[in-house]
Amino acid sequence: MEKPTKLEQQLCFEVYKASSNFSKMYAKALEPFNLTFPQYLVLLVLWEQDGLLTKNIGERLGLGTGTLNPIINRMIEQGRLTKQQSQTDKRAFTISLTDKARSEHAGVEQAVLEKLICCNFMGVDAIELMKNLKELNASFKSMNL
Amino acid sequence: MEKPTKLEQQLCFEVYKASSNFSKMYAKALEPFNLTFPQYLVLLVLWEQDGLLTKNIGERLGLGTGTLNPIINRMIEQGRLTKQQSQTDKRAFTISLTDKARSEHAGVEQAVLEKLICCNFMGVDAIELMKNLKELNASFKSMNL
DNA sequence: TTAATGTAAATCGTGTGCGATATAAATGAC
DNA sequence: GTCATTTATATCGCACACGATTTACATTAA
Repeated sequence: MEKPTKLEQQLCFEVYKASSNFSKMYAKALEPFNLTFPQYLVLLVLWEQDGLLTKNIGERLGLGTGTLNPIINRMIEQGRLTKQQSQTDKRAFTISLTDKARSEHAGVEQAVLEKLICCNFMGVDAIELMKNLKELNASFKSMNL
Repeated sequence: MEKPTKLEQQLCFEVYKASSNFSKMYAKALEPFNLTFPQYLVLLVLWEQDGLLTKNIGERLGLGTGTLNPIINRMIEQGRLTKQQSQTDKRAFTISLTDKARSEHAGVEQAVLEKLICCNFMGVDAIELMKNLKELNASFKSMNL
């Protein structure tokens, strides 16, 4: 790692901007569905495996209860999620997709995919970038900050 | 770009996590100074060139007035910044560092640098990653979403 | 069994981040 | 010079994001 000096040279800033850019792009793609980017992430997790505990979703997304709980509550109000107290552990709550959320799966994925294709990231080696980012995130995970 | 399917495969999610990880890491390094990561970004800009207009700082960081103004106001309350109405353009305000903010420059940089060195990102090619991220961000800039 | 410890959610306070709107000042067209 | 448009900042409402605390329940140990 180089010694960071100016703003342009800082890795953290490039990551920060990239995250903000992605967030805005996804916001546009998801707007017709009345979905935010973090809400979409919750759906991605549940589309992959339904009926998870709040804790599981949080682990998957790297979000704490203070962030995730309001998001889930809003999605319940939207009629996308339901919450059921677990029988085996009364502290835990199972989060499930409603029919509405299940049925819009294909449409939302399609809209996001279209936006991605439309953008097309000229000259960006996405595979290489993914590889480096996964290494970076693994590094973060393996250190006790 | 590959067709994105599962959460792990999505570039946006890796970027999202990396940004969150960096933000937490910087938060720890900056905590002794009572600084947040975005506040640190404002300082980086002004340490490089003092006496900029709000607009210039926003352009540099990619932040709008709705985000930047509260940050600047908090930093004025902290005694780090001052705001002066421009003589040439009475709409514009010049943001300047106080002596306090100027004098803590070295200490803050040192604390951040130590944290970065301490982390050391095993196996991550930071140069390559920076290059790819800059290309990605340039792609975002050049498209009208 | 009870007491200590640990865990799952909920809640709270602070600080972004953004789009939309408001206001004042500068600029340009006529 | 007047008026419409543009520009710089301010404000507002909504939605994260996180650490800290609280509450309810579970688990373990004495």
